[in-house]
Parts: sequence; structure tokens; C-alpha cells
Amino acid sequence: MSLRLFDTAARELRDFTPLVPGQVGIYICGLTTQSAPHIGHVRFAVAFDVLRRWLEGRYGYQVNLIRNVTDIDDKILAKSAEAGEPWYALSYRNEIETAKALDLLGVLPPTYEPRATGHIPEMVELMQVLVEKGHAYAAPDGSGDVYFDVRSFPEYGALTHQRIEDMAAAEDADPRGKRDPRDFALWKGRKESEPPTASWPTPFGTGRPGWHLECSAMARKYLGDAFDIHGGGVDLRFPHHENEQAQSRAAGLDFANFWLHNAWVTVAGEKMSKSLGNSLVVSEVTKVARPLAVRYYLTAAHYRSTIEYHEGSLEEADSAVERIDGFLRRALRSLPGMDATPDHSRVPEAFAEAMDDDLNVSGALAVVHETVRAGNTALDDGDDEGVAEAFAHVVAMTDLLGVNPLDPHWDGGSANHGNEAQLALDALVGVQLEARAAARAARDYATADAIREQLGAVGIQIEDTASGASWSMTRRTEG
RNA sequence: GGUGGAGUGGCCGAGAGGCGAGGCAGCGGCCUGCAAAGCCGCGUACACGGGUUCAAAUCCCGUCUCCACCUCCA
Repeated sequence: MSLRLFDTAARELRDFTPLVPGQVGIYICGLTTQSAPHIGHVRFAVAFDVLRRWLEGRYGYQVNLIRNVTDIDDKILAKSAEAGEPWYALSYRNEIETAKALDLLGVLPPTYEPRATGHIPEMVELMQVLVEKGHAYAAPDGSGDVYFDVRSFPEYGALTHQRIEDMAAAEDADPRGKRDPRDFALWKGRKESEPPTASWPTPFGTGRPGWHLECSAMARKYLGDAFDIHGGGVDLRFPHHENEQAQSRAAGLDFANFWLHNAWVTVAGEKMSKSLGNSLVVSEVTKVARPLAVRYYLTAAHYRSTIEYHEGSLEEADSAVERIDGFLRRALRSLPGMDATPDHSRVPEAFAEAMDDDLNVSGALAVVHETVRAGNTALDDGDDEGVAEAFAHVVAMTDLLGVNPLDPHWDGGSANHGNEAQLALDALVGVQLEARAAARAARDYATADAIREQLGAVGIQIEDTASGASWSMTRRTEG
């Protein structure tokens, strides 16, 4: 059994084998830092976080994950001009906001996160090679633009299987400077209206990077001339990824071996628009639903399937997470000596098979829930061995998916131990529980229920078990 | 026009020729003082019309609808 991934270029599943044994180089197109991210924006990061965890946890590969930050582009410049704020201030603010959002959702940090503006020399170098090889040219109109000559490269269109004749022309520059309307900008000459801070001197003139060139240059710098996987959202296939590949291949580099593309989060069947997305920015959504639930929601569907968002989506995810979390907590209470450290080698075969099949997370989660049920049954039967096994399996599986409720990252989530406030609270609630137990023993149910209601009113939920009552903080979804 | 994708039970969401993934919600039961949690049971779903086949949600033909990209949008 080995990992199979759907390669956009080949349009089929291919067995994944690293170019260099034991090591995997991945380049992911990150976000353009023009706004705070909504849940749709961060899906790609969650999707590739699952891939990364699987490659590391299951196969033991050393993953070199590069996720770029496009910190300058037309929209950033336009927005900053509108707001009367320097473009780099706006860009940096959103970069920090994005990093925060991804961390909140348990996305492991990439190996490195290069910014486009920090790699101008690498871009210039690539441009020079392309010009020398006859695949790029400086616009003859004195604009300072440098274009890629699509007609010079027969392979153009290979990634998205399109013929040049069928493509509409790019509109990001004056077409009069182009040899073919489909030629795209590698470099954009500075315009009078643009701030001086948004331009860099090059042999081709002062200007700023075209959108596509940064990725070719940075992937090459950090991953080499050939690397394993290039990922991003489906919308990036064309023109962005097609152009990236064209630039790199035309320059004589092998570039990406696999192309992976994730689908959207949709609302009422449509791509999340700015207006709809506003209420769904990660920082807002995680105030209503706990981050683990949001992460679960984003993780649960196959990465190539759209996820439909609707009122209640997050609550549903929260309930599903609660079910897993509940089992883990009960198991731990039942067998306090168990080691909660994930042992990734302990996953059911069915789980591994699903994951190896192009990261079929839905199938993998089905195994998680089946294991939870088996674990709950073992708990009811007093089958310690069964409990321990289910516990280890669930911890390992959820950890590989980035939704392990016991991961300290989610703190407070379930492992109600640790900080002093928790200990104090535990003692206080303990007193209440004792009073309630006494009332129950005396068959004074009115008092017992009153205590339960009081605690419930402040978000503390009581569960009576064979070994006495236990408590937990209720989820935050009602807020 | 070109390219890619989708239509599955109340909702979300897998699967992909024969045994109804899984979750959420709902109903019934067990347990419980009552709850909560858990467990057990309950759904005859695969856009439409033909066809192939012993057997089709899954294959073939046709139709309809929707979405995305070709606009620096994950």
C-alpha cells in the first residue's frame, strides 16, 4: 500500500514517490495579504496540513514545506491607496492576521514562509535566463514591463490542457506592448501613480514583480530545480500555475512533479464572496465555535470536494468533535494511567487505506467514529483492553488529521488540568458536586437538580457516571 | 466559445457494477430519580430519460440544472 495522489496535470491518480528518498519538497501558494482571511481562504492551508501530517506521521518523510506570502500586488496597492496607508503596512498587518488564524486552526507552521518582495534578485535572475533563451522580452513601448512569450513555448497550456487559441487575453497590461495578447507579465514597470516604495531597480528597469514569477523563483531557491508537490486552490490552476510552470520549464527547470488543487468553501452553492465572507473571517468564527470545531469542519470533506457552508455547519462539526472528545475524556477517567501521546504507528488499516487513497479524509473519519463507538462500548463493558486500544487509535488518527482534542494546542478544550485557575475551578465545582451527591443520597432531587441547573447556567455541564459525577465546560457555540 | 468540476436520504458528506461509509438532526428503546452522555434499533437516497447487464447510484447514450477558471480571487 502506498500513497496515491491526484495530479492535476496528469488528470489522474499517481503513486507518490519522493524525488529524493525520504524527503519531500512541497510548495504551496499562500495568501495574498490584502485582507483578513475568512474560512474559505484558509481551507488550502488545512488541506495541505493534513497532507503534511500524513507524509511525516505515516511515512516518516522529512517535509520541506514552503508557503509563500504574496505581499505585493495590484489589489494591495489599490486598497492601501484608498485607505491612505502604506501598502507594506496593510500587507504586513494582514500577514500577521493570517498567521494567527492558521495557528488558531492548528495548521503547523511551514518550514519557511518567503515573501515575494524579499526575492527580487532571484526573479531577475530567472528573467534573464528566459530572455536569453528567447522566451521573454522587454516591452518595446518603454513601459518597463517584461513579458513571457507564450508562442515561444510549445508546452504552454499543458497543465490545464488548453490551447493558446482558445484562451482569452490577459488584461493586466497594455496589450500594445505584447507580441501576443496571451503573453503575461513577468515584471511590471513602475507607473507614476504607484508609490516609490513599491518598486525595485533591475536591469530591465524599475518596477515590481508580476504575480507568477515570485513562485517560480522562490520554489527554485528553497526546493531546487525539481520538487515533489505544488499545491494551491483550484482557481490558481490558470493562469497562475500554468504560467509558473511555463516560466520554470522554459528556463530549463523540471519544476513540480505533482500538482494538487483544493476546492472551495461555498455558500448556497457559490464561491464565498467578499460580502458573505465578512462574517466568516476566522477571527470572528472562532469566537462562536471553538477553533477545534472549525478545524474539523474544514478538514472533514475531501480536499477536492467543495464544502458547503450553511447556518449550523459549525455547530454540527462541534457535535461531532464533542463525540470524539467525550470518548477520550471518559476513557482517560476510566484508565487514568494511559499515555495520551500520539503514536502515529497505531492506526487501523482501514484508516491508512483511506488516507493513502488521495487523502480520503471522509473515509478516514468514518473509521475514527467507528473506533469511538467501539471504545464507548468497551467502556460500558468494562473492557479495559478494548478501551486502551480504541483510545490509542483515536488519538493517533485524530492527531494525523490535526483534530486531536487532547492536543495541548487546543488547551482548555478537554484536558481540564494544568493551570491554577483550572485547579481552583475544579475544587469549587467539586464542592458543589459533593453537595449534590449528598442531596441525591437523601433523595432530595429538588436540591440536586437546582445545583445542576446553577452550574449549567454558568456553562458547566454535569454528567453522572458509575464512578460519580464529572463536569466539563459546555461548548461555546451558543454565543 | 475553451477548460475543469458537480447533482446522493431532513442537512453535511463518502463511495463507485451486487452486501445502504460516517457525522448532524429526528423517532423508538435500554440505562438514569430525572437529565446528560453512551449503547441498540429505525431511513428503502443517489438530477431526468433511455440502454447494457442475472444485477447500475456506480458502465454507455442523450437531456436538464448548477458551479468554477479563462478578470492578480484559496
